[in-house]
Amino acid sequence: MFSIGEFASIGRVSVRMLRHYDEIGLLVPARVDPHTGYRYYSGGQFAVLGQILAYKELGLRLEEVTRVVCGDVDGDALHELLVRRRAELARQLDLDAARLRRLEAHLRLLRGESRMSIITTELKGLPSLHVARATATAAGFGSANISPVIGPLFDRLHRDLVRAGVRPDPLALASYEASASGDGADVLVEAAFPVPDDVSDGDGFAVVDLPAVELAVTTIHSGPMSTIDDSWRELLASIEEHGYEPAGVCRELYLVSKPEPQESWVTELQQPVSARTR
Amino acid sequence: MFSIGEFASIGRVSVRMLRHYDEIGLLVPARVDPHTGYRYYSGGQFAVLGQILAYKELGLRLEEVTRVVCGDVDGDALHELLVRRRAELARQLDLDAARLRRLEAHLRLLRGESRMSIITTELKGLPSLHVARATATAAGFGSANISPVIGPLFDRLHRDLVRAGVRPDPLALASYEASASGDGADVLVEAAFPVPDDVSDGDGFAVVDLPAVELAVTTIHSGPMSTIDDSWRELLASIEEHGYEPAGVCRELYLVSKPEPQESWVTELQQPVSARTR
DNA sequence: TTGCTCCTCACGTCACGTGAGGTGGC
DNA sequence: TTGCTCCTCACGTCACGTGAGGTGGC
Repeated sequence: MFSIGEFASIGRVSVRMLRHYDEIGLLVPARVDPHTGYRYYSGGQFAVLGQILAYKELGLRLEEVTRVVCGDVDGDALHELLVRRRAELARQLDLDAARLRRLEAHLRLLRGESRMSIITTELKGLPSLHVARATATAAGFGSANISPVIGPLFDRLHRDLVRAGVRPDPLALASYEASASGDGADVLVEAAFPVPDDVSDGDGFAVVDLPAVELAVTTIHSGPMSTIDDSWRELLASIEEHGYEPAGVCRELYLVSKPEPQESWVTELQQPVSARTR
Repeated sequence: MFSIGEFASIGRVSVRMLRHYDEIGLLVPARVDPHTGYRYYSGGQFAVLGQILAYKELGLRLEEVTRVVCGDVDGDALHELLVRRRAELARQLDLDAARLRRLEAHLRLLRGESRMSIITTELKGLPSLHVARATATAAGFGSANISPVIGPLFDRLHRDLVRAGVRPDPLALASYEASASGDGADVLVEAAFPVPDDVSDGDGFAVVDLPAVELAVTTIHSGPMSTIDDSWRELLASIEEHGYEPAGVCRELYLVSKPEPQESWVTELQQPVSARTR
């Protein structure tokens, strides 16, 4: 028989741990003095402690360890438990490896130039959206080409929606894509407003579901459209630096826009990406 | 101005998160209605939210994120924070990779034969010990060779200690090493008892500090010495299977022994190891 | 009598999720 | 009046660490 202090020191665990394991029924002392409440452990319990620590080290939760050690799971169930844990661990490893790569990319950027804005880039999924959409064509990328097209396009779309009795969302969405049809430089411009589910095509607009995007790099641009090209350039540089590549049509989500002056506009730039395969 | 619900849904976070961030001073709403307590966020706060999520994703704690986002840390301090975080992450990755390897080795063993005892093997460090020691030589490894030597050796050592006025620990330690001097098969056998720090060499024993071991694989053997060879074989197989190799003298720590009958003895087998370099 | 070991609460950790119970504007 | 959104507590999570305050045997 070992007192809790002896058992803990030989077993290289803390006394508190043993008390905790007693409390949750994972490792109950072989004998508890009914008068003093002192816990006494048998030599054979070192083997049980060893099992517990081994399973715990593999990352099982104590409740799972309890079931395994008490023999409540047979070989197959144990196998399944460990296979599940392996999958979890593998996923965790992948995520952490990606995190580490991003962290290192970030440190490289910190040591280099533009230190402030780049940090705000984020990696996330984008939900699908039910929108009313209108399209036009611009002569190229860049706000100089886009602005004269997208502004009137939004105004017209908004007017058409109101005329059709639709109350559009205050959010607005624009997307840009190199045109496949026209000559090389043309850009297909789309303006869209999220609308309720029951709205369908109308005069001057089509209603579509924009599909969700699994992975996109995004950043927030605060201020007028005249400086948004800089934000786009930073976003694309960040994508490059972090080991991704653009995979889909880029979008601008206007979080704060029309009634306000352009100085207080807030826009989220969204670029779908995939991991770079090289 | 955005209500908390709008801000949460556009920012793709939960309302509860925003309330929490308000509570800890990480992201305080631009305006709080003094009458209703309603929180309102400005468009500009999307950029702050983006920063927060980006740093959080790298694994910083919210308290650290708060300091960074509030501008309480300059570029150098931020750099240091991220470097520290990188070290943590790298360590975590190493540990998890090792865990995954052990998990897979364990699954291989589960699919194979001996399923029960092998699981109890554990990887841990061993502390240094202050012991009184006596030595002898056996004709080879295996309990058939060792038992006739180690038994009397312990008895004699115990007697010599008592005679010298030392009250030895109930624990006993044995170690075995192929002898460098005699002919090839000889084994150097050491018996030792932990003793108080102030004890020094005496008649029939030497007092030494056994050094700590950084990494060892251990297992618990319950029962008589006649079956301990099986446990050693399993332990060595497990070492092999898990990608380690023996690196040092193996030891047996007798947790329960002498006054009891051998059937209830409990022994920890300890084999120092290092990662296999192949 | 002084240490030593043991005991039982009970709070704190970290970043929220999840009700419970209630209120104000359309 | 019925929904809807918002509010403020407050408990639960996971595996213990860390006191606080007290007791029994050498």
